[in-house]
Amino acid sequence: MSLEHAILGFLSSQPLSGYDLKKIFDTSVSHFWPADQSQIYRTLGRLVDNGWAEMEVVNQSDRPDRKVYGPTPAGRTELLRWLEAELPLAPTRSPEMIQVFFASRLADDQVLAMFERVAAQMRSGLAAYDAIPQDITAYENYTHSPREFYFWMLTLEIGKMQLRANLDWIENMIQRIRDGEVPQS
Amino acid sequence: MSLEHAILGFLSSQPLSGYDLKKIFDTSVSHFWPADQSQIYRTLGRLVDNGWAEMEVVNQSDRPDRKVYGPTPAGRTELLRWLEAELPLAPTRSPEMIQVFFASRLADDQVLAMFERVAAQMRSGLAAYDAIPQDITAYENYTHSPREFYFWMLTLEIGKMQLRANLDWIENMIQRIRDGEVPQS
DNA sequence: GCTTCTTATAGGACACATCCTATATATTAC
DNA sequence: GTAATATATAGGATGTGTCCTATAAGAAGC
Repeated sequence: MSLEHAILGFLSSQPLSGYDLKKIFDTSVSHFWPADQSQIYRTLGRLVDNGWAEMEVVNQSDRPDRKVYGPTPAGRTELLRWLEAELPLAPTRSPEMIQVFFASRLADDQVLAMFERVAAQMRSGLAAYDAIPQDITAYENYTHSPREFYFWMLTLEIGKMQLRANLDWIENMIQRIRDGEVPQS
Repeated sequence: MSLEHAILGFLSSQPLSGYDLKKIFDTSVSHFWPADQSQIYRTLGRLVDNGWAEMEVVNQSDRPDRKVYGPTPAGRTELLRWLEAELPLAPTRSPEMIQVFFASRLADDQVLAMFERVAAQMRSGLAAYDAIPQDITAYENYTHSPREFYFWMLTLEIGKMQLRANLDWIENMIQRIRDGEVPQS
């Protein structure tokens, strides 16, 4: 399971609590693997059950106690195994593509509105990517080596490139509709 | 829910059974919305419960009886509403990106192997797209107008373009690793 | 004659993810 | 003073999708 291994990946750099992990997920991998807080805690429990992680309670006087997790040797081995494993390619589910598929039921101006709506979503997505700092100093709490940081930035790069490609395609489609290239019946 | 509306979309062209729908899904939208047989039957039941579809039993002498479904007026209205609706952008989950994110744990030759493995998967994916006939005569049982067919082919086009873009990016990455551009520590 | 395939429908069990809520304490804002 | 926010963990209910199995009968292969 991917979430298990993503968590193992983070734990392999430093010991972390569920609360820490939620913050880290939201600031790093959420664009290709969002994680629910509740699910993170449950998955941490499962990692311990599997023997892949161990937990230590850290007492705090002014705040609730933390449960800090770290990988066991078996967990580190499992992470490396998974990183090299061939993944059964995950089906991409895109409700927007269903809208495109059945767009023939709509009139051209409605189709145009649909594409422009999606294009606007994508443009704001691109803007969100551009707002992410690309400078290693902004991530000093989370990343521990230039190599780690390099692959992190790669995932941003590919995410941006995919969005860019889709947006280009949609803008091209909008032009095609305006040019009357779409059959009417 | 997307599957409900995809089924409604197909029913809006012609009355269909669950068995028909499974075959149609597998030959048309499965690359962006795969559907389990069991789930199709359950969803058809829900469509009837919602008042969006109605069912008619068609007796057959030599084979099991068919339950053929068609949209109600409310179902047609709902389909059009949904086609124009703004969708809460679905989170893209990509386990491969998790592998990239934590690739710093591997040595360069292992990272290279990982990327080449993914590239090979993508090339066979592209080949699969190319094997799909782009000719309307191949789909006469499923598609009913040039306009319908046009949007169908668009979904293939964008699927192919996305794969192509990802493959280009990965091939570029492979070169970067070979050129020693990736930090070692 | 036996097995397998095709047509046809459907439920049980399970996995994974999301949403909402509960609990507890300290700080900060108005 | 009161409300909201931050730190910290976790369970219940629900939604969505997958896997496996059951049922039933004719057709096709060996």
